[in-house]
Amino acid sequence: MLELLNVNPSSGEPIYRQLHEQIVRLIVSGQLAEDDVLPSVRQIAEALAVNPMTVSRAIQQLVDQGYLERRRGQATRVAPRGEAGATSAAELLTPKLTELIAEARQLGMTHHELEILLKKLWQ
Amino acid sequence: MLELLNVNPSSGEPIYRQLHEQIVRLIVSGQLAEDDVLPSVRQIAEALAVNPMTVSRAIQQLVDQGYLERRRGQATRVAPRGEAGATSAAELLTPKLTELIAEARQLGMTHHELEILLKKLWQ
Amino acid sequence: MLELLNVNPSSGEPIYRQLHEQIVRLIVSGQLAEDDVLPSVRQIAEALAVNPMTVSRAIQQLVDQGYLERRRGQATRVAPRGEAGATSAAELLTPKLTELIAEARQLGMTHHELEILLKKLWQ
Amino acid sequence: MLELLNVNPSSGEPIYRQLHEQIVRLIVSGQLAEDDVLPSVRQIAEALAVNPMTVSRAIQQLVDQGYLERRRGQATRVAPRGEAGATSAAELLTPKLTELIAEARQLGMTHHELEILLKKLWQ
DNA sequence: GTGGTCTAGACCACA
DNA sequence: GTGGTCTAGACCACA
Repeated sequence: MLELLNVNPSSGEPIYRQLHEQIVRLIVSGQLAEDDVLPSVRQIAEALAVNPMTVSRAIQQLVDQGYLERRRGQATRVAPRGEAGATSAAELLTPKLTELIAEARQLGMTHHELEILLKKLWQ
Repeated sequence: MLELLNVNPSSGEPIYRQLHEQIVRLIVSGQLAEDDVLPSVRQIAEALAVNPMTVSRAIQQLVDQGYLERRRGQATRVAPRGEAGATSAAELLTPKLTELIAEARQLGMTHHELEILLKKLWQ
Repeated sequence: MLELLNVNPSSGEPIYRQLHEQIVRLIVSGQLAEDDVLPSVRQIAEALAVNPMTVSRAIQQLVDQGYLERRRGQATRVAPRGEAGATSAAELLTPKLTELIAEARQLGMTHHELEILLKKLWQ
Repeated sequence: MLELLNVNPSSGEPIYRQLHEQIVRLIVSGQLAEDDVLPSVRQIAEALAVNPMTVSRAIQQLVDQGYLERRRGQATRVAPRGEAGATSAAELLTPKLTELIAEARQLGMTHHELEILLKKLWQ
């Protein structure tokens, strides 16, 4: 699972937030399933060459948001997500896409033009 | 023109960057045309209730990037953009859309699913 | 007796302390009487699916506090509690209730309001 | 407002959580009202003789939970709480009181006995 | 000035 | 072994 994580320390995006977003995507896409265990904070930190506290911060937020679950003395694992609570990929993408659409409109683009651009960039 | 600008101080996005992006969009969409003059830094700052230094920073960047032009003793105005140099709406949107596509893929979405979501959110 | 114990590994409360508190309550309420024997550490650990060291720690504390008694070669049993030494339910609850009262006061609640809430939650 | 905060570093309760709870109580009880500004992280840290990061952590959580609001470059302030979103003192106290009631019952106490104890401890 | 991020290093509770 | 807490200190973005 460590191979699925990677981090760019010189991006403007804080490392802890990069990690947070990546792990959310792994969970929402099902690459990390309910009850799968995560490597320990120290292992992740070593693999990514960042400070353990930075990793811990990302994971703490995921626990607070109900994505992960810590049981005492055991590895952190993916929390069960009731049907209701589960976030879909579309839901996760909605805020960013909504904003992008607002910008496209301010730029005077039509729905069709944006579709064309999407097709082109999707490759 | 001041009515076209607005700023959300509690958004995560820095205010100077919100301003910068908005003005770029006004220019690219043609709502601000070549030679149109901008209100003074002080006027903008007052209208938006933000720090003049913040406005100044946004405008300075726009000047550096060739969107705006200062002639001595005169108001800042929209710079002429040769056909070649002009940025299109599509070009402007490309970086954000590229990133969004990368995320959609990490989430396991198909091109078609993203198109559907786009259509739905466009309304 | 094992059926009376249960433990929540994802609660914030350490497992050994959950166990400790439960056993104390069983003794104070009389569900465990003087001279009743406890299952072995290993049996308890297996029944609750927790680490034997964790069980051991809880029991050791109870022995230290005089609730339990080990006689050599025999099972751990509930210690005799002289009338004087016996803890009452009210005594046991006092620290937590005192703290809760302090919080209620900081929140501006009156004695009457807290009584109402107590009645409601008691059902 | 700094006089209203105090912290016990040798309590078992983590400092950042002590601070978090205190500020919540100040908000719920109305001692801190909507739009009131908090002292800066550095000021609080100095007044309480703790590390600024510890203060920051408490405040960050309050922001995440919607109690506080940060606007860029300005002081942190109490967020507006829509009628719906506002937490009452009773709501805030409910989880702890519910647990205490469960314990009282396990101890064989009656509602009346608990009321008596409450009255006595309230003084 | 404000807050945000990150690191290194220490110490502790828990299982 | 695991994670949680705290500190000191550095550096940066923002207004």
